[in-house]
Amino acid sequence: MKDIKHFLRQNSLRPTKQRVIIANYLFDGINKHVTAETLSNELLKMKAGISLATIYNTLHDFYEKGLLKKLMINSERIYFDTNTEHHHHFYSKKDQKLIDINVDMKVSGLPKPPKNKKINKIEVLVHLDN
Amino acid sequence: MKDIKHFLRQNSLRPTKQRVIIANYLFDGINKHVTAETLSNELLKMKAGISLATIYNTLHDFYEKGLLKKLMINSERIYFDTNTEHHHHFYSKKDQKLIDINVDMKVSGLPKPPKNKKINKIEVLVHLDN
DNA sequence: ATATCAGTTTAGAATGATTCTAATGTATTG
DNA sequence: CAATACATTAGAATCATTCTAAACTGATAT
Ligand SMILES: [Mn+2]
Ligand SMILES: [Mn+2]
Ligand SMILES: [Zn+2]
Ligand SMILES: [Zn+2]
Repeated sequence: MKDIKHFLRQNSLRPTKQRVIIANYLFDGINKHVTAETLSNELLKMKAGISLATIYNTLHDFYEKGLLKKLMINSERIYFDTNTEHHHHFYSKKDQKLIDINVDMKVSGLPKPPKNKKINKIEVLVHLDN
Repeated sequence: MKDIKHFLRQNSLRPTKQRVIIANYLFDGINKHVTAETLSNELLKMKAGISLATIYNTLHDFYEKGLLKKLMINSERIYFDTNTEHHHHFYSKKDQKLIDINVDMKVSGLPKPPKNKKINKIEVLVHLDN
């Protein structure tokens, strides 16, 4: 991302110091899966003292602008995904790590949804053992 | 379930008053998806004053004996599933409801898992719109 | 049956991720 | 450089869940 400030403005987000630092980290071209905690740790490593409140605010602001996807995989924390395309995941509970599955997968044999309900999206989660 | 006490003993669980009531509700032949809260509400309806601590303890005891499956679908609560067979779900976020998909579904195009990792299980979650 | 003891229940405290509050700081615009 | 709307923050609050430790009960042995 060359011009993060421009990128934030394009998405109706004021380019504050904190948002610029977080956006630079998240949108560096390498897709990431972060939690508030892992992001906080990364920011501490780069000596950016950004409060947890701001980290939560920023993740949600980015999410609302469609810059992040939310993943509800684990009932003890929320993951945010910089890959906003529809895709699936490998998940290692042991490592608490997600890995993107970007290839086309097809699910066959799906029954009809219940009356008056429409399918929004199909999510495949492949649990890994070790 | 005719003899719940026997069933509990078979699973190395003492048939206490509370466990009998909860098992009778959960294993009545109709598969259910419960949270501690929904279960507590059902028990209140049948005038069984069982403490939340016991509800949590019992759900986890049953889970550890393999009588329940745990579903991590929503980051704000844990669902327990009386259907312990491998199966998939429709999920309505609006209704906070899960519906079993028992038919055989096949996922094709799955890539190889990362080095040194084995696939444990594949979970398909079909999100419904309304 | 009664005693004994391990296992169970429970109220209430603790935990931990997340959200809220309200005071202070800053980006934007004229 | 104001004025103002928006953003950051420390700390409190929330809420599902887990923990603690005291009282209770089912199972087993006398
Ligand atoms: Mn987190
Ligand atoms: Mn619950
Ligand atoms: Zn992803
Ligand atoms: Zn189910």
